[in-house]
Amino acid sequence: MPELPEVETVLRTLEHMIKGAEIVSVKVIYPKIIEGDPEEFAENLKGEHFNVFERRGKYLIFRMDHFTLVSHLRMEGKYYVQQPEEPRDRHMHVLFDLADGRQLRYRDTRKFGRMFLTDLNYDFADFHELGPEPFDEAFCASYIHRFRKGKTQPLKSMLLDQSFVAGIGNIYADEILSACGLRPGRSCKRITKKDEENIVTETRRILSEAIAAGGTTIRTYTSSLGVSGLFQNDCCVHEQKICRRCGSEIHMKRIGGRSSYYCPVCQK
DNA sequence: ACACTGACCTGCGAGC
DNA sequence: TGCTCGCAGGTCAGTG
Repeated sequence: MPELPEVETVLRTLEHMIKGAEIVSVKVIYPKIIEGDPEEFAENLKGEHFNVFERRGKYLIFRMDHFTLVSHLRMEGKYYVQQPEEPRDRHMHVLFDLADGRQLRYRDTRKFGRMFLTDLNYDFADFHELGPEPFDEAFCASYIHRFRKGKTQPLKSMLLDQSFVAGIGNIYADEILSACGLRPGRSCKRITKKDEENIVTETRRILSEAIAAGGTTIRTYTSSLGVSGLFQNDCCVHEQKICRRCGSEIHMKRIGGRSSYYCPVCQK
């Protein structure tokens, strides 16, 4: 599912494909994708250009001329840049006709994704109480120490909490905890200063490797291909049977309502 | 304040 | 074969 690295890849691919493009009209087929009035959304985007491409957590941010377009892919949201006459299936929910004749299409089988317009200069720093970006220096061991103070929740839940750090989802949370040798169910109360440091380093290492891997797909895009980013193919624990490090059987447990994979030998 | 649960959706695979 | 059921996952509202 799109997490920070995938969202970053989608953003850079779209920047490559549609930067500067003008919207001539918008068709909203499934209105619930749009927060607020879908007709106003479509009307406000007429004549707007895709000028600047930004990301905050898992949110895609497009600075236009008079508005900022914000899009969250949730689980299965994807963008396609196609010709209007190309066939489209029943999961294409929002269509943006571009002045150059192409069509930007938003596809989402489960209709979980959301998009909306806000002010052109909207500041996303404290948007939705999002925590720091993982690569921001504010995300550090002492920050983790302050954040977890008085809390008892499992480490897995803490990593998934977007107000703790922005952009981590279920897959990378499992991978980060695997790299740190910490079980997902371990209480955030019971970790050391060294663990806090490891969480910071491993989060950055895993996310940046994933971004680097996803970035390579930008060069091989085709206009009809869904812009969805690269999903992790080589996870150490998530949805794995055998631990890559020690060969033990990977366990799965539901933590905070999420399936969580871990190695009972490598992770304590 | 914190922690957990269910709703939102659809497709898919397991089990009967 | 054909049905039902449970699961997948990000976010938020609701509950304890």
